[in-house]
Amino acid sequence: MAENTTENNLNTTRGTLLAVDGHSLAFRAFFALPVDNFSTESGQATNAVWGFATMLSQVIDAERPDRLAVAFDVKGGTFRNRMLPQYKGTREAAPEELLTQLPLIQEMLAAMGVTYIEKPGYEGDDVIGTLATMGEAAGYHTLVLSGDRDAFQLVDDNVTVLYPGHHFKDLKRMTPAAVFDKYKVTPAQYPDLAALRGETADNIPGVPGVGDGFAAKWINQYGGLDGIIAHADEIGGKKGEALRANLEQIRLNRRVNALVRDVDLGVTVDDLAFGHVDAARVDDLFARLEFGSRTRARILRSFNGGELPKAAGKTEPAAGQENGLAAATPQRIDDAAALEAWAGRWMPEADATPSGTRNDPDATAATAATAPDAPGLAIDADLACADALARRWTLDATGSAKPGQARLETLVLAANGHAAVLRAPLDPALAKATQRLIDTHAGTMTVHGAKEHMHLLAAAGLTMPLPMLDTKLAGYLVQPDFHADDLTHAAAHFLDIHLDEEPEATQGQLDLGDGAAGDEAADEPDGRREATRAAIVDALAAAFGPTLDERRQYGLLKDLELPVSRVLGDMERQGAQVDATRLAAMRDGFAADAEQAQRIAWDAAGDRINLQSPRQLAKVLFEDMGLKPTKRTKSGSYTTNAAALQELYLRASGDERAGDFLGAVLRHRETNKLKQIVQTLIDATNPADQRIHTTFEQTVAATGRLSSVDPNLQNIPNRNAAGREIRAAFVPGEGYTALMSCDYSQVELRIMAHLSGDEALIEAFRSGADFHRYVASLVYGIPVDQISADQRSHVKAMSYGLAYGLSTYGLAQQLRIAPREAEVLKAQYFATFGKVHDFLESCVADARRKGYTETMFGRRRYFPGLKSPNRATREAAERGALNAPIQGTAADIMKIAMVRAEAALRREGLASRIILQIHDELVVEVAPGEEHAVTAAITDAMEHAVTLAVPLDVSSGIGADWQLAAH
DNA sequence: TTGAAAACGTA
DNA sequence: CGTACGTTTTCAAG
Repeated sequence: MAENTTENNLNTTRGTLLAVDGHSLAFRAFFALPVDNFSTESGQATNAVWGFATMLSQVIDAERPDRLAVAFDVKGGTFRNRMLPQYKGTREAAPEELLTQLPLIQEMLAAMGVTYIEKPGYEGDDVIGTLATMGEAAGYHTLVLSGDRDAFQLVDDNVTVLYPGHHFKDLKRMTPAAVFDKYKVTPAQYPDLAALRGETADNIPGVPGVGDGFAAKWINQYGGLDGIIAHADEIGGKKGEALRANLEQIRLNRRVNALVRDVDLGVTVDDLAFGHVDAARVDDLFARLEFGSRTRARILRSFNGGELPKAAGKTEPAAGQENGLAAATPQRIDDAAALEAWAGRWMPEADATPSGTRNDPDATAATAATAPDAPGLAIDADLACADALARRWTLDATGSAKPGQARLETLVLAANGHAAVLRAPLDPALAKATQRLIDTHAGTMTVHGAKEHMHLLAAAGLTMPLPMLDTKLAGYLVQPDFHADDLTHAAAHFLDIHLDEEPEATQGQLDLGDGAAGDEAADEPDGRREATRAAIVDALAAAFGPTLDERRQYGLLKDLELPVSRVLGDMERQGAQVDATRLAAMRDGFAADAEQAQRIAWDAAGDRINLQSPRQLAKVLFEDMGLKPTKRTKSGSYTTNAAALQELYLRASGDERAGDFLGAVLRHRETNKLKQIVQTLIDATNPADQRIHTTFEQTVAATGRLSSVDPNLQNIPNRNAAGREIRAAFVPGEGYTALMSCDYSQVELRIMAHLSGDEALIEAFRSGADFHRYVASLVYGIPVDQISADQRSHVKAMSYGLAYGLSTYGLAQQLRIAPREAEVLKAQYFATFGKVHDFLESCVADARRKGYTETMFGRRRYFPGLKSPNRATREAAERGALNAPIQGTAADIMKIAMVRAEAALRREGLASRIILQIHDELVVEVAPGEEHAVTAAITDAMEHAVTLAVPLDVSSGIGADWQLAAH
């Protein structure tokens, strides 16, 4: 799918030339990195060199240019100084610490085999302009990496400027559209605009009081600088006066900022190949600069194109509008009448046709296991979206979608190439009309992130019906391990459309409008940005719809993921009530414990080290105290994790000082962690309602599970008593009397029993006995009542390890038994449950053949790593492929249960509500008098979410807080 | 300033 | 040398 959209750019297939403005890049690097942190023993500053190399290598990695040249300014001035004596007066005063690094940068480039060009009498910019001209003539697409805005005049269909934003990492792609977007003039007109405005960085004065806005207005009014000068008398006001007073300066500015594009460089573009690194020279230079080995490896790899083969036929994608994205025509809508007029003209007809139609009525096998008697939910694999897709329209909102504090900024309805752009706040009549329009057309609505839109719309008093297609969820089903951060990323990845970041709004968001969007949207009242967003959603829908139909996954989207997203949205909006007083008390208690442990540790160590620093800890343990290390971390240092510290503690029984220290560190680790968790919860509590509104991520976990962020409420301690106390701070809110917790027991094992068809394992579950004891008796061939605690726990660990691809080594490690013993256990286990073994093997084999795994409900996960020549990579993929169908099916089942559970609560008119999901557990806030009905409803929804060869066992508990609801 | 690593909480 | 996550903290980058 990615390839399809690049066909429009056949004019750029020759290759890519990267032309770099060396001085401007060095400047950026110098000011971005603290010089104190980057200097050699002898005091030579290296921050600019390091930053330059890093930036350039990042751009090379991202763009894979075929040709590369770096242009530098030359001392001694240019024709510009003769015209304008003060020219670059400020820049000449560059700090000494930067100037001394320029020769080093050039030396590095030479060693890297990169051509750099200096031309006496000209600036680097002129060289760049010339390179762009030459590149164009030779059929290259040219990328100009420069922090100098004068370069914008070079931009055209074949020249893109990469302009560093506030953080040097995020480069803006300045295409013709992007330049126009930002300045409202064409790239060719940019020098006119700059002449009027001036350039403080180059010490060039413009017309006082005239900025980009006025300059653009005049240029568009009079066609350009010549026109403005000719009509200078017609411009009134103070600004007109200022203009007339500075005409000479402006003319001069314009002559100075025009880049020379025909310098004789003495090279051709074809000469600018690179990739022949002189490793010895690089090593020598890096040694002098005291760069580390990691830097060296990273930089060398980028420049030495040989190691990373170029993608064949890679073309430079142009931005946005030039690349097959037909942006909608925006129209600002301010009242209900205007909206209705717009809708009458552009919206597709609403009709009662459901958003999915039966595609394949003859298909038999596809409707994956569903509960036959389950009201409300069946996942229909025959459901197709092709028909509805043809009549689709897009809803897109921006603002902050954070649950509990959502805020709507803009609302766009787009169809047939036209976009109605609404800005919050909406007056009541407009809100009502909008709601009606959305509701009547929900069956053909496409949206990116229905759940986020629920929050955004709710902030304006609107409700969000479920759409026909959610492109965020669709992208997740299509490729669950790709995580698009926002709409721009999704467009880049799935459509190969590279939009420019929103200029200036660095922290933020051209994304869904969630997060901390600035007020930039208001700067662009024309709605172009909004229309572009809608066009992306539309293009994504056009791409995903057919893919889902082909894969028969539309039912999974429509019948499962979309309903789940509504349930999750409700849960997020409700939030979970916490007892702030209790949390504060816990925090103080844990803090006191941690402090005491720290004191003891410091006394024993004789040094006030930072106990939270593994490095400092390792130094004390393995150097000062001379203890023998246990294991290493994956980067080679000695681990100081809890398991290692325990081991050391056991060994150090004779050494009192080490024993005290280790004990104290362990206690500090535990209590400090708990303190941190509690503090995070305190910080996340919404002061308005004393509730914590987490966000459930529905498109992050590659297996199909949910995750929880900001804060994560799926990792509240539960394993030991001290941590579990934290759950006592989760309480029912006003108008509710209890919390109920319901969880599946051994779902994943039950799924394995079902999917493998292993009679012995199925019987183990049907018998209703103590499962692990029962399994142990089979494995060891001993009567159930003679199974020891050890035997039971060993078998239990084995059972749980199965679904993870546990090795005998790992099993031995965990059970603290000999590897040989673990091997015997594993052999015995598989002898008893042969079909389980076969099933696990078949998961991997199927995945190797098809390229992906599948859950019971058709959720896929792709595993390209199965074909890797690298053993570690391959084996990791194998474990993933073994686990994904099991973990994924469990996730599917819980999602079905959630939808059924909420439907049941509503059907029975209960006020109780689901507030949390922790993978196999649901937490419900229970209204007075509903204890019994809620327990029955939720338990039933979970137990009968799906019919398997084994029963689904659900246990529940209810109490005055989450801890007391344990069972 | 950024990103990786280490640690540790959950299922 | 067991899967799937998220958060906090430190520290290197030199």
